[in-house]
Amino acid sequence: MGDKAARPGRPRDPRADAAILQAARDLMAEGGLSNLTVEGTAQRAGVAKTTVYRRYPTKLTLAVAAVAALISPEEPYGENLEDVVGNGLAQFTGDFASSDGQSAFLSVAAAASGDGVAHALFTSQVLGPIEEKLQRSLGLAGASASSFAFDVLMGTMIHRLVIRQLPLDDDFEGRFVELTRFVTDGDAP
Amino acid sequence: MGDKAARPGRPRDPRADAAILQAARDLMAEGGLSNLTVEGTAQRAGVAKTTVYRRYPTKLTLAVAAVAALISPEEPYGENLEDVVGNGLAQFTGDFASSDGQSAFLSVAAAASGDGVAHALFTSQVLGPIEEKLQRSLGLAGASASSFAFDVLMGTMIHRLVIRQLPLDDDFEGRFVELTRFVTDGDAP
Amino acid sequence: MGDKAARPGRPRDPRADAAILQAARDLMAEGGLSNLTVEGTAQRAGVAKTTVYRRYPTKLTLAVAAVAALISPEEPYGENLEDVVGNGLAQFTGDFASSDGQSAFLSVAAAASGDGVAHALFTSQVLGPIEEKLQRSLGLAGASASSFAFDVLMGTMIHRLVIRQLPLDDDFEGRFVELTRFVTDGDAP
Amino acid sequence: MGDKAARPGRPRDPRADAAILQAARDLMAEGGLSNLTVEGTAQRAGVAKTTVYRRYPTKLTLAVAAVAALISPEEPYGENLEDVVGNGLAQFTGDFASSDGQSAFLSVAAAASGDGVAHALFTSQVLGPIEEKLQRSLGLAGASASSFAFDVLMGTMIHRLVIRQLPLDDDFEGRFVELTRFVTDGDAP
DNA sequence: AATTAAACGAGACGGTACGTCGAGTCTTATC
DNA sequence: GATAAGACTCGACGTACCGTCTCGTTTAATT
Repeated sequence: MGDKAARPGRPRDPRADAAILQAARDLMAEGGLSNLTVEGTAQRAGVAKTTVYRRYPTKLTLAVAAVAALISPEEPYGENLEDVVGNGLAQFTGDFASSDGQSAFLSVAAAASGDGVAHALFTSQVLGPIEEKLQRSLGLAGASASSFAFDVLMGTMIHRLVIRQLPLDDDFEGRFVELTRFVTDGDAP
Repeated sequence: MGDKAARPGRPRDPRADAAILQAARDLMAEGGLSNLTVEGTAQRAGVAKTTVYRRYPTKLTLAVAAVAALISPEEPYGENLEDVVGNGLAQFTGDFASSDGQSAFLSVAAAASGDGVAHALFTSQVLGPIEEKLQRSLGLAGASASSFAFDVLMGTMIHRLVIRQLPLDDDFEGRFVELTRFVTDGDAP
Repeated sequence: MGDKAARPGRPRDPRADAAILQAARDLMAEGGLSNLTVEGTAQRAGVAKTTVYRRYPTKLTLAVAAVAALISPEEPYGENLEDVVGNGLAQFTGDFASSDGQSAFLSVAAAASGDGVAHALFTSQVLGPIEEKLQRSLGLAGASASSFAFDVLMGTMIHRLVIRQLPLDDDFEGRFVELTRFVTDGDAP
Repeated sequence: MGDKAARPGRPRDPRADAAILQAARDLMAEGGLSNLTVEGTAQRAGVAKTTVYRRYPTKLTLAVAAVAALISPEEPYGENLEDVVGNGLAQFTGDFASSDGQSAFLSVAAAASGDGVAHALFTSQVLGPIEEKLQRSLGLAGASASSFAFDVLMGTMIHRLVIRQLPLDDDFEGRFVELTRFVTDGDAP
């Protein structure tokens, strides 16, 4: 029989789950990790602090969940590599390189890097989905990316768009397409 | 002419300058940004807190200086691209991807990304020197890197070694050499 | 009815209440207002600083409470006016005109005089109890004091014993008895 | 002969003397002792901090001088006791019981009470002149005040006007005249 | 005229405390 | 047992003054 073991006591309020995640996501989007506080999340979600801590034992785990929730669900689209890459860059920029510079992705990646549990969570809940999305995107153009290619493509975007905060212009996009072609084993001629 | 304008007032104690920077560098190396506190820096440097704040108006500016001081002064060396890249990767790993995962570079990059002043400082005092070092290294092998190449090479290292914290093995190194060759306009045959 | 409204949330620890007040009282007695620090109070009370600030939003409010706690609970006693006044003077001297000159009463009165909230607190928690005590004392000798008399008697003690720091001798005591007789509407012959 | 010993070196700038005292006086009048800072005084006087400290080795000594400078030079006047007392009360109120409550007199008296040197200074430079002024005033009405009377009259004013901050009304003034008559050995019938 | 001694402006320095913020834990009563 | 409410410990933040110190620069009186 399923896992609806009907644990004793009052069941968790699913509305709280949603409200907390939404609040955390919003705070993160507004001002990065430093703008995300457990207290603030609880207040904005209309929930007690305990209720947050029951779900996320640590600020960092909450932050990882919030970043994961920041990944836009829309798939890149397009038929040739140019379009696919263009759409992918645009979505990455929109999700993680907000104009005010406060990058949720980067600060959480940094914080998680010093905490084994959080790093594992970050890898599975943030990096994993991003890699899958990348894979599906490239698939549209008949290419596929190795683990190394993932490092190259993600790293380049991060360094350019988040760390250096330089704009996403045509020149960069063009070179990025070439880079993608080089690093993936596409069957394009 | 000459910039010895001899500003009025008691001059700053250069020993304090050095002690503060050293203390901050050490704290950073020991436990990352979260281990770096203004209070702790002052104490370890044997200096009053105000003396730190006079030089670094904010914890973040101190952190940027500390990261800049973390860049190892030794130049990569070697004659062919394989050696140069190998040494460069090793130095980057030693400087910024310490075994305990607490990456000073990444957390400071993240924190600085949300603060205009700090971001400018980070760019000039950390990214600048790294880029110059990279340039000199590649020069040994007769190559040179564009701004885009800098994004690609730095980003790849960061994503692989710091964000994903995967090890620096021969396979990665080999691919990285190829990547470098592709992205730089070297005159190697 | 009853004020056991049972406010939600964890109730305040009454031991902390007592420990804080005691610590503040002691620090005040040892070295006056300048020896009273919120930090020191917390430490001596074995309590976090925030726990102090939750009860006393400002150093000044803490100081007022400490001075109020300095008022000795013993009533003056005696049957004729000479004895009552003598005992009253002795108690005032013991409470507020300590030998080292650091008058907690005066410095808090001064500090509170520039802060509306603190002044109100000082009036109700320090001046009020002193006036009541004076009233009860005089009652023993069949006299009672007007508001003006309170000003005269308290003021004289303060100026002589605290501001000028002159000793409490027989001559002063004798004149003070006469003054009390003049300024109160006793029925003593 | 004379004390114009003409010490060697550059003589003190008398304009600095005046500017410092004036600045301190103003700061004191604006917000009491807590508004008086050596740094602020120096700045407002257009003078270096050293220049202040050369004259007043301690904030407290500066404060005493500032309070002394607050005593209005105008003599009370009048022919009968009512007028003399009325004018005296008005001047005391104007000098020391400013409407915003920050009593320079009281806070300095309090601070000086814990510091032997400052207390002596306060006695000679503040209390002395006030007592002399009182004496001259009463002399106009053919009365004279003992040391005890000084305690009574000053103390009453302080407690009423400064500590309790109650207003100076006709009732109080009337009673104060009677009190003065009682406590002085005037030759009025 | 050169020298000497102190005043002066400017600002660094060590120290101490302030009041605030946030993390994560604990304690109540209520649902 | 989940929840709301809020107290609690701990550690750090950035700020404000104090009183001391070290510079380089004036300004007299003395040699």
